[in-house]
Amino acid sequence: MRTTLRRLTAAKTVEALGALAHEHRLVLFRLLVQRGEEGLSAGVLAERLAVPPSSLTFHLQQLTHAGLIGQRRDGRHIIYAADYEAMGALVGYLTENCCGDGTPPKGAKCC
Amino acid sequence: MRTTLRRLTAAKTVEALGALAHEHRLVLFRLLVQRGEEGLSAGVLAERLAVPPSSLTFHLQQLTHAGLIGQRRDGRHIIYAADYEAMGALVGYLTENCCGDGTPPKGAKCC
DNA sequence: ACAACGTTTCGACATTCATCGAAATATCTA
DNA sequence: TAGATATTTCGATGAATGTCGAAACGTTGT
Repeated sequence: MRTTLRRLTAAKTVEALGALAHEHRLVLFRLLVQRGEEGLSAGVLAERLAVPPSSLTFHLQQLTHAGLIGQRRDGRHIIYAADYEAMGALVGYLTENCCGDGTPPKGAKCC
Repeated sequence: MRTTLRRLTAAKTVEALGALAHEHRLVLFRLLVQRGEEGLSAGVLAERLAVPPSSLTFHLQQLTHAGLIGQRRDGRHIIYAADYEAMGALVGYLTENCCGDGTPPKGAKCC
């Protein structure tokens, strides 16, 4: 039973794009994606990115608010993990709306 | 013979994501994508978005600088058109790097 | 209960981004 | 060449974003 995989609104898409549109956050998200469900703690992420804890929190919040990552507590650690479904929805929006699906003359497609 | 379709750097990806991460610009890009090679003039785009010409130029520049759109002159009009290849490269980056290609435990993929 | 640890919140500050009128530039037409 | 049209550049302004130290908060172990 899949959790609702509904289409993204334009506003939500802008939010997700903006969340990924930052050097630190793109790295952050890629780390979490390759890590999988297990996730990584805030501390480990801060160390990998070499940014102070408060800065990291700021970026994690952007990604969280955009729905691209989730968090859970494990003792005194807080573990973040990528939300694959949200990322799928974003890519879906881009391929459907921004890659020439409708009536692109000459059948030009980019992906 | 395809023009070089090389992989995007992280920096270029951030730039492209940032270019699309705005309400007006996402609409702009979608309009151009569905229009195809023919493109649309700045004037028409400004009218569709209902923004003053100088504001439109600002947004078109962001997209241009990110390489997502191209421009050509036609008389006193300047025509903008989507760069499908650039968009393809962006989506390619996202699917390859941000959707769990490497060693995602449990084979979790988002797209 | 206390101290140590991991993380977030708060507050201040600097930087970047977005908006838009007015002036400048380029092209067409008469 | 003058006037109209299409677009960009410039400059000023306000809003949003990013950075980070210090303090607060929750959890664990003693």
